[in-house]
Amino acid sequence: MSNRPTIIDVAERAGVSKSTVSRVLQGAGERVSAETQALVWQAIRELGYERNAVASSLRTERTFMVMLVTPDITNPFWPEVARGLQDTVEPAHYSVVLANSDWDVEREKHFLQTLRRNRFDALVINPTAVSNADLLALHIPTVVLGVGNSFPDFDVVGSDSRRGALEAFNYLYVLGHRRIGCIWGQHRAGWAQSRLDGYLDFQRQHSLPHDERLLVEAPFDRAGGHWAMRQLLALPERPTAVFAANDILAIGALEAAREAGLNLPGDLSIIGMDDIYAAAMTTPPLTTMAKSKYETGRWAAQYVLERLAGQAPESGRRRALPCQLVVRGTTAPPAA
Amino acid sequence: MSNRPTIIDVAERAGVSKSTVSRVLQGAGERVSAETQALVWQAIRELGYERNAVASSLRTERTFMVMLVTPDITNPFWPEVARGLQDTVEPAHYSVVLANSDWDVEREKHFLQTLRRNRFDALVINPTAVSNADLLALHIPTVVLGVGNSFPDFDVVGSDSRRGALEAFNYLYVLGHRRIGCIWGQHRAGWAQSRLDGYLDFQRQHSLPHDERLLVEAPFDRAGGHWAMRQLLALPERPTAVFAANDILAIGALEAAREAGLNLPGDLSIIGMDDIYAAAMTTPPLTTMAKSKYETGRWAAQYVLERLAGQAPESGRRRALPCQLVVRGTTAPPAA
DNA sequence: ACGGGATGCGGGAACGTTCCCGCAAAACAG
DNA sequence: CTGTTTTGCGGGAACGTTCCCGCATCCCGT
Repeated sequence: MSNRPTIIDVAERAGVSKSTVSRVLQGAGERVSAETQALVWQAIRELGYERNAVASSLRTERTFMVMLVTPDITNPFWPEVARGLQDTVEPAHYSVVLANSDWDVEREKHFLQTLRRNRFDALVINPTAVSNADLLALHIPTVVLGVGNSFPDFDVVGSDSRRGALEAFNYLYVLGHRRIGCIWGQHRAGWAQSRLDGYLDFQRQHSLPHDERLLVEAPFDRAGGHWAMRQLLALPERPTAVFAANDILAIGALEAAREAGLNLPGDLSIIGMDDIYAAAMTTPPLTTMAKSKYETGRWAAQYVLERLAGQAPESGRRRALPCQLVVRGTTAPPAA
Repeated sequence: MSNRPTIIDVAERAGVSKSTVSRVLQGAGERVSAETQALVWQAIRELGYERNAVASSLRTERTFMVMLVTPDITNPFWPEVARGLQDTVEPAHYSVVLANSDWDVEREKHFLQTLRRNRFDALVINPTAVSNADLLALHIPTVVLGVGNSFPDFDVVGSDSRRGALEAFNYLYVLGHRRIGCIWGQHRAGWAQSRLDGYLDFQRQHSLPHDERLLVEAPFDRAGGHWAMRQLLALPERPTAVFAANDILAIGALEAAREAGLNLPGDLSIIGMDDIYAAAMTTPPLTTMAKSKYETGRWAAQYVLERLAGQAPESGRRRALPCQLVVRGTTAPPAA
């Protein structure tokens, strides 16, 4: 069946020992004369030899595999992150295996198990329920995707949502809005907190009165955004602008506003967050505070590669990528 | 450093041989007395032993890895396919590693190489440039994503785009449209052909006159759709409806139409294909011929698993999943 | 001419499993 | 009670690499 040539076949054909073949396979740093190198390469070509990475991994304890655990690759936020990760580790000969945790503790645990069993070299994870200690027990380079201070021992890369939210509010403020609603998602592992912090920063900064009713919490999907917007519109004194904690909520909110007969952005401004693919498709196209998704993946990869190469600080680094305002069609000064 | 317990440590602790430990690890089908099983499991628990999948793979020549090669996971069509694949192979203990070919021949070749080197068990690929023969040379279970007859030796799963396109046209016909434009993407490996075939079927079926000018070929992106729609609108006698070969083209087309001051669907109907996430976000929301993306992944996985289990026919099967019309807001009878 | 450090290469032992073979004890048939 | 089959388990050889160690050969300075 599987009669692929091994390093030994190559050695025999080239008239050298397998050690030597191994050496030329390893490439630079190994000393072997130019002529034997040529001999070996020729034998390799003639036999169509390809090194068995499994055997290699067994011996070297390196698999050149990185696992990426996200809640759901189907969520439009993640594919770009995955792509950034992938593109960056690929030149270093790493492959990435994908896992969707679905915010499920058991699934997450299960994936960590296959990670260990398969001796993958590194992990990039947007955690659902694992703790700092859980990840420490892995003893491999790990990068956490997201924010917060729950993972002091690891490199954490994410977007500076707090600042992003603050800037989104400030943008609305500068436009002239004073009564601003805020739709935020139900805390999953508390990561929605950062936006809320941004909101509070904003209120303090401008000494705005705090009105609990302007703060609506909803499930993190389109229907949630829709529902939340209806709450806001039902207020006796409705907001002139609304910030939504992500684009999906914003899109739901936008639908609700349009259904209510509002003219956007004349009657109401809406600003989202993330800048997913669909954000540009709405009518009017959604103004949003963009996150650098691809860059997130890139940095995660960068950190992983550094740790893999052993050249990284002991302590965890954190990189909060700046958000960027993308002004499209859903924001304008409030009606006079 | 890595002092994880091995099967031998377990054996010693349980007072049995490593063969026996291996047997209980393999589970069902292996005969070992209930009491020794208990002993072994206890030792495993106490030591926190976890089997080394790499060593296992070396011996058994099975890695329990499936590679998925798509052009670009960032393209909104693919994440769902990936998810369907993943969800289906996971219960059988397979992991999936992701690769983005970017329609680049070299990248594609490179990934097939790492597939071979790493001895992955199976491949699911949306081919860019590889041939039937290339895939045959792999000697592993392979499923081709897409359509066409270029891969007679493999299981092929995709959507019945030809029929889908035909039905889309028929839907427009039934609405009353007679002059229908068609925007199709530049053939990449000729896969756009199926839609064109559907168009031709349609013309034959209704004995419509063939007008080359109604057929516009454009790059497969939003700008392409935009450009193509401008061509169609510039026609002396412009179409009352337009079919676009995928949603991204359709969204571009929709933008162009709206910019031209047309009222949708009153002045013009547009129908897309795929039903990506963003299709429902446009204004009006896009009517489209949906493809079963998740199901595509599911079936691919199904076929892969069957072949992996050795229970599959010699010859390649092909499964063309039916498309489904999703009527939203961009289609209506033509203006009187 | 001779000792000593490079340099190039081979031999064999790992790495942690699984699988084949064989042996003892237990179960069973006559 | 003997002879044969079944059952439970151990010993050791693979799987295909890499890595350590050691032995020649060669070059160079004195």
